[in-house]
Parts: sequence; structure tokens; C-alpha cells
Amino acid sequence: MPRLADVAKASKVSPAIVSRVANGDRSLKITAETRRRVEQAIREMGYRPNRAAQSLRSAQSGFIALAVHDITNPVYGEIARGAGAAAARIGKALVMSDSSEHEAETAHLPETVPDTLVDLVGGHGVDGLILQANGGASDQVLALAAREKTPMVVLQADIGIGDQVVLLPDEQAARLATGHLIGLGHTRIGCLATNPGLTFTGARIAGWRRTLEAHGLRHDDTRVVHAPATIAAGADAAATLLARSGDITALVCCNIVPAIGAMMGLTERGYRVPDDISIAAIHDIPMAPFLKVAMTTVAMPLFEMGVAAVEALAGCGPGDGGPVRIIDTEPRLIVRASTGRA
Amino acid sequence: MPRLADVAKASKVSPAIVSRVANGDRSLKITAETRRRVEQAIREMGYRPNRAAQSLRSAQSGFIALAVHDITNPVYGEIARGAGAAAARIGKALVMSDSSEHEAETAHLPETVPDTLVDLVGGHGVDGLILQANGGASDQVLALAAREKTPMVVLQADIGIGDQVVLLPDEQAARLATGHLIGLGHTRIGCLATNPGLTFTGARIAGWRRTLEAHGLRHDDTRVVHAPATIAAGADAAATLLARSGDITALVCCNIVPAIGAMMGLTERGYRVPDDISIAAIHDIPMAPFLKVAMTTVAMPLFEMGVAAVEALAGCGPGDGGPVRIIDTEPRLIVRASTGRA
DNA sequence: CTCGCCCGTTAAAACGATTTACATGACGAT
DNA sequence: ATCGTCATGTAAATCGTTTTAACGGGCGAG
Repeated sequence: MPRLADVAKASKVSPAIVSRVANGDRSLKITAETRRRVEQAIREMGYRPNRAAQSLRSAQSGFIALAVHDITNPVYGEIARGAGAAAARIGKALVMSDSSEHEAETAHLPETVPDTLVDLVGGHGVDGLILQANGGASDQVLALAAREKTPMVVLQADIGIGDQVVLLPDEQAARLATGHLIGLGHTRIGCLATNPGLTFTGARIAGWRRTLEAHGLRHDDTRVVHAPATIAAGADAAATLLARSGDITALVCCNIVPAIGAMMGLTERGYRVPDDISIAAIHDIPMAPFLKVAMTTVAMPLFEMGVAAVEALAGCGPGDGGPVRIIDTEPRLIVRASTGRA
Repeated sequence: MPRLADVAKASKVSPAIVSRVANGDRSLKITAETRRRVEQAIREMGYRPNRAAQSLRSAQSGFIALAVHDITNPVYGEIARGAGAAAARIGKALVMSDSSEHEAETAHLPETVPDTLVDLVGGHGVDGLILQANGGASDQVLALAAREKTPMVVLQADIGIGDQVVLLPDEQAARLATGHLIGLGHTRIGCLATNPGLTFTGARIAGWRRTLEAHGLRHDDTRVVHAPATIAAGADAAATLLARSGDITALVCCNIVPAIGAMMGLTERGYRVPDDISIAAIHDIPMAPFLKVAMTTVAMPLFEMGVAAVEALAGCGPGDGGPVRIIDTEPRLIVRASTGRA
């Protein structure tokens, strides 16, 4: 309610001084006495700068948009939390853009749905954009962001857009899972991979392959199968893989969602987990311990990835400069019931 | 990039006309020819109004803040999706405020964390506030919102703040779960309730109690136990309840999270689910079918609650007017393996 | 004694869209 | 022919903050 001018009047100085005091401007000098008086007035009146006016003047909205598929997915939720925390640290707020809402929306009503993200990006409503690699935003948003030169960070994969890419320690995670299975005596290990062509898919397969290679074990393409990150796809893919290479005794899954599908599908087909087949999956989720068979997972630094994405936008934090940041927090193997001795 | 004035110049009219055309102002009349020329210029130049300028002039930011505990929780995620969809429909964007991030943050660095939500509410940065009943926002935010007269909607419980409250069909959900268990022949049914004193807790217990009452079954307080919404608390509470009333054969859980705890805890103690004890829980989550014992649940209209919260803020949609909206979408019973015949 | 200079402060001009109050024009009516 | 009126369009003020350019006063140096 109180404006800058009100504070100025109350403390008998010009608005300019109040602005300087409020922003802690160090360049111009202000008498200690004046500063004290202004600060007191600010406190007493509970003055807070009007964001719209600040934005207009500074051409900075103070908002960062995070576009993910489905905020309901705990993996994305964790990223959002990290991004939110980091954004708060630099005085910015996070705008949620869940692309799944669009589908729900359009399914609901046939009329044209206004795309909030388009308006936001087009109208200088956001200072930066964090995108999920595969489809966090529409082409229109991308085009607009390019025209407006809105800084853009892409998560998980280098798909040729954005100023920077933030990656997880994908290869290492896959190495961890694979190494664990080898340690349990498994020698015929399959890989249930995510969608082909994406950076993280490649890195995880590489982790699996190189670990097997280092132990002199077989790692040919016939033991890799791709599936989108859904339960049903995981079940199908696992069935396909085992039909093709029946001698496999363990599975490294590049994502826990299809891993759950694999676990359920294989169980239904009469395989016992882990007696007949061990499953280790990348991404730990809170429910992992409570699944039909508690899942052995590799916890990824998702929170840190959210933090890094915001830091990349802000141009600060470690890894400053390069176009690619790989989160250096170690992935963590969490052994549960789904993996056992060969 | 192009401003209103640019479009005006290009289409050889005054800025006022462009503004009217852009906003579809019907009050003043504009020649069809002029309108056409302006619309074409807008399209060709890809003009989009600057949000900051609009906000400043109109005192409306176009943002709504949604404050929840933990966006990672699929229950809140679903609410967020609904709110996001409804907000998009009225041209507003959703700002995420996850209170868990503050904890994570402060745990991380000792320095004072700027509270984004405080700045936002204090600086007219949001047009409305949607709060999780138990602690979605700090007292400071609440005080500020009151002073600024920021419209406020509280979810799930009437805790004496906010202009409106949005509730789920809580009693009915509990009736559904309890009725299902009675239908399976259970007569001694306990209630694992959520935190006491909250509207939804009361309503769910009432649903349990009245359903038992209607069937002439016992429903005294010794069969009710309260637990916060965590796995560990659920395990403890279930153990407590069974120690107290050992003859219970079924459990209605007011929240699926402690229900999972109950399931795990009881299993560890040698009870078999559902053979020794059946469990039905309120809130369906995507993982429910894949838990150690697939959980029988009651799916709540969470998406709809998110929609309703935004509609309440906007003063539109059904239920317009009253201070309390109860979502009228029916809860849905989903029978799985955790409930069996008595 | 006066000229310049630094210091703290202030006045005023942005930022871009909206809207009120006013101007211009045409046209019909008297 | 003159006035009134309605239909279009325009000029200018406004929202609140930031920032640049200017301003007065005090003081040291010439």
C-alpha cells in the first residue's frame, strides 16, 4: 500500500534516496543519519516495492518459468523443488508450466485454450526458461523465446535448443547399477533403456555397456530395448527383451517407471524378482521401498539439477561459462529387495 | 520487442486505438477498416503487450500463488495441475511456492533466505493466494495478504483465514471406504485418521462413524487413532490401534501415505493384508496398484479442487458466492488387493 | 577572494499500456 | 445556413520505481 513516494515524504527526502536505500545501492554515498531515517520509515510503514513498477523499469520480471510434462511425477517434482529453492536465493519466483494440463484442458473443453506460457514469454513475463528435454514447451514458446532472447536452459538432453544444457551423472548412475549386479554374480545383464536419441539415454546405455565391457561381459545391442517412461511400455519392453534373450538374469532400467512395469509384467509372466531376474533402476522415488518388490535404485541428484538449472540461467554457481553442466553430486545406490545373487 | 506505440505508428492510428483493438474493447466503436488494419499490424509485428506495464497500470499481476508443503507429493501435484489448468483459462499463471524448499534451503545455508512469497504478496506480485490448510504459508505472508486484501482461498479445512474454503467430498469418501469394508463382511473396523482438529479429518471420521452407525456397528473413539501424513506415523498408529483393539479386522485410512505405513508396519508384525486385516485408504495415487499389497483406495477429485480454488479466487464457476465450496464430483472407490472378505 | 570540485541530495525523464477527457468530422434536423 | 449530435479518433495523464543529469553548499587551492 505505501509507495516509494510516501516513504520519501515521511522521511523528508526525495524518492531517489529511498530507492537507493531500499536497494542497498553502494555507488552513491548517503549520510548515515539519512539512511537511518529512511530505513526506519521503510520499516514502520512496511514499505515494499511494487513488483510491476520494478519490472517495467528494469525489464526484469523476477519470474522464471519451469516447463515440465507432469508435475505429478515425483522426479519432476524434485527438480521443481531444487529450482524453487535456488530461485528464491536470487530473489526470483518460479512459474509452473505443466504441459499435461493442456491436454487435460483441451480434453475438457473444445474452445481454444490460452497458452499462458506463450503470453508470458511473449510479454517479457519471465526472465528465463527451464525446459524438460522432450517436449516441455510448444514450438511457439520456443520461437518466441528465441526472438525475445529469453535465456533458456534445457534439462537432461542436448536437443539443439537453449543456451545451456544441464545433465545428470547419467553414465555413472548406470555404472553403479550395473556394477552392483555384476557384484552379485550376474553375467547376463540386459538394459531397459529410455527413448532413443536423447543424451541421457545414450549416456546411461554407455554406462551399462562400458561396465560390462570392463568385466569382459557381453553387451551387444540385442540386450538393449527402448521404452518410453510408462508402466505399460516397461512391461512390454521387458517381455520383448526376455523373449529375445531368455538367458538374461538381471536388468538395468534407465528409469524407474518402466522398471515398475517390468517388475509387474515379469511377475505376471511367472518370473520371480529377484530369484529369476534382478532389477535395478535409475531414479529413487519415495514409494520405491513399498513396491511389490522393494526396488533397488540409484538416487539421482534431482534437487541439485533444479538448482543448477537456475544457476545456469543466472550465470552463477559452479560450472559457470560452459554450455553444458553435469551435476557432480554422486548418484547413490540404494540396495533393496529387487536385486539378489545370481 | 515491438511496443504498442510501434504498432500504432505502423498502422497509422493512435496508441489508444491499438490498445482497444488488442483488448477487444466493445464500449468504443472502431471502424471495421481501422480494426482490420490494426489487427494485421499486430499480427505482422508479433506484438504482445508488456506484462509489467499492464500490471502497473491495472494493479493486476496476472499471477496466482499456490502454496503447498511439498510439490513432490502426488496429491498436491494433482491439485496444482487443476489449478494450473483453471488459471490458464482465465489468463493467469501459477506461481509455485513449496514450503519444503525453505527447510531444505535453510538446512543448506545458514544465511537468511529471502522469502519469495513474502515479496510477492507484499509487492502486489500476486492477484490471489491458494493455501494448503495446515501451513502452506508463513504468518508473515498471511498478515501481508490481509493488509493488501489479497484474495485468499484455503484448501481442505476452515482454519479461520481466507475469504473462501474449498473442501473435498470428505465424508462421502469415508463412507465409500467404510461401506465397502462392511460389504465384505467386516464388522470391527478401525479408523486411522489424519491430524485432529482439521475440517477434513472431522468429516472423514464422521463418514466412517455414521456408516458404521447406520449398520448398527461399533464406532467408539477407541477405534480411532490419529497420525500425521507420514509413513512412519502410519505404522506406529496402526500398531497402537491394534494393540488397543486387537479384534479389528479392517482399517479405514484417511490418507494413503500413513496407510502405506500401516500396511508395511502390520506386515512386519506378522499380520497378513488382507487376510488378517483389510486396508482401504482415501486418495488414489499412481503407485497404489504397485505397492507390496495393491491398495484399495478412494480417488478424490483433486484436479477439480485445484480448478475450484482458482474459480473461487476469480469469483466464477459453480458455487459462486458462498464462503465454502465442496467439490461435487463423486469420489471413486477403486478396489484392489488390500481389502478382502472378513 | 574567487574559482573549481567533491558531496549529498533532488528534480525529472524514462519504462509501456490504459483510460479519461477532449477534438474532429460528418450528417441530420430545424 | 446553423446548430446539435453522434461516431471515431487523439492527446495526455497515470501507475510506481529507477536512474541520469543537474544543483547547491562547503572547502581547499591558487
